[in-house]
Amino acid sequence: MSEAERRARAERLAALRATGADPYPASIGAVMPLAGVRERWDALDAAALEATPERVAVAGRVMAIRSFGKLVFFTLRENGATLQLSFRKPELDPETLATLGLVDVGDFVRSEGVVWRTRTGELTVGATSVRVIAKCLHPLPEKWHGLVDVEARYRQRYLDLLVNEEARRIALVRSRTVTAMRSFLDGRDFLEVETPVLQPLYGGAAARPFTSRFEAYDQTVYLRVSDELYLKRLVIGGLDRVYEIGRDFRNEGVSRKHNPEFTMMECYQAYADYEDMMELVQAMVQHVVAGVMGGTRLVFREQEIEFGGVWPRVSIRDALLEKTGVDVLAAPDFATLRARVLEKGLDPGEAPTWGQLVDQLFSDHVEPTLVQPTFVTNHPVELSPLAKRSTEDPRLVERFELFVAGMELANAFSELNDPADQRARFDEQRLAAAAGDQDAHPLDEEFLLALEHGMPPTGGLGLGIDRLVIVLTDAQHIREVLLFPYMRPEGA
RNA sequence: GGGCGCGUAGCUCAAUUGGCAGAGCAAGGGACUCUUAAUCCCUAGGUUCGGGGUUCGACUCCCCGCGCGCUCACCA
Repeated sequence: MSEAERRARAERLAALRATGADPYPASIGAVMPLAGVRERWDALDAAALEATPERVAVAGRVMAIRSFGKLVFFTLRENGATLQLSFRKPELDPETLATLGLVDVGDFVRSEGVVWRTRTGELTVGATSVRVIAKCLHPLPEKWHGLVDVEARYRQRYLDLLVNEEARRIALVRSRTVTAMRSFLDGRDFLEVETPVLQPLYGGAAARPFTSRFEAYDQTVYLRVSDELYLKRLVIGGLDRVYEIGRDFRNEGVSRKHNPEFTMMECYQAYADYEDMMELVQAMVQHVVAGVMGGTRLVFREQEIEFGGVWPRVSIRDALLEKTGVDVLAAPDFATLRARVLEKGLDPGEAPTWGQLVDQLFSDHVEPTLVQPTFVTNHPVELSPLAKRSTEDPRLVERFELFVAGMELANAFSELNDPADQRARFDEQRLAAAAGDQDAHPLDEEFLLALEHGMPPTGGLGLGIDRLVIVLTDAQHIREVLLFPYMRPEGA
């Protein structure tokens, strides 16, 4: 039983203390990283190591103990690297021998010894000392199967990271993805900024917010659903190229590609339009894929995805015409479009307006088919209240979405900078809200005041980091790429 | 929120129509100076998610609750 095992470990902890040792010391002295030990001695064979014996100090977590009576092996792990320790009991001093008997799998130890190679060729530190530098009071998950239980993996992610190599790999890819993205944007003279998470009014995306209470001011506040309206204020203020990487929060359902809090990269570039953002996002994702994965292609759910070259673009109208046979621009009002959809034997669903019906048709019939990187352009103005109207067709806007693996990865437009048009769009949103659209954008007078001071023509882009990492790691679920996905509390 | 499924030892999993809750790893004791899923012998380990019900008897069947998964809805 675990209680017995915990007690046994606690007793060994007490025994360690009884020897006068501190089982949780603050400082342990210099040690060489295990990867460094490997780097330095891996090329030498047993004879060469014996000819020039060198002492080294190492530290790490004990992942396995194999005892042969007078000879004991530890597998030590530190920062992703492993190294074997050996102890020849007859050669140890009494204190070291006593401490050795009090080490459990999971403990952190520090040892010193001479580097040698066993008969099986394993690089090993022949330890002559051992010191427990942090005690582990629980048994680790089983070494062969690892931790399988999904709930336990998320609730105790540290165990998942410890025993499941895949969890560690995803965490590394995610970190490197963000690093590569930063270096790309920094290289293009973008300035990294931070805007409020806690907002008196939310905006920038069609989404339901989380609400909270600011007690000191006795006011309702919202967790941001997007950074957009604040980043634009910075462009208005002359910070011509800005980006932010941060959490957005949307009070909506969860799915394998939706989590209530997720990480978004948004960037804005003055004197640019959506076509410039197309070039930017393509170069940025290619930079990330090359830097993190090496190369231009990867496999996602058994399909090869090629990130190299120039990505194709298709308008929403053309894509829908191809997949459904319906020309949405030739059906300019809701009733006509709905009739066409029914004629084709398709399900028009519950969509209440022309724009939302277009959106639904796209989600149902086009989105899942966009496996290779593809730009989809020219969205209905109704769905894009912050984007500049197309000069060719006032029903459409200068916007694109990037799809990969059937998922929207990025969204960009030529930003609407005409304050009169922006006010009109907010008014339309207000009507939509009155008609029951819970995701409509609220009117933001302060944002309009900023726009009235003049915003240069600007291209803006938002990219979902979690989704990009899903694609890069071939993850089955967005939770796999989040270190701590939301879990209901146990036994509530 | 709806539907379907799952919850057994610290971990990974068994348990026949409803009939004595088991194994491996981990743990405790012992043997072993080259293992790396070490091996061999012995031992211990359970509120079968929680509560209620049916029954001579419930891990198993029924009801309620909790948690998790899949899926639909909502939603970028």
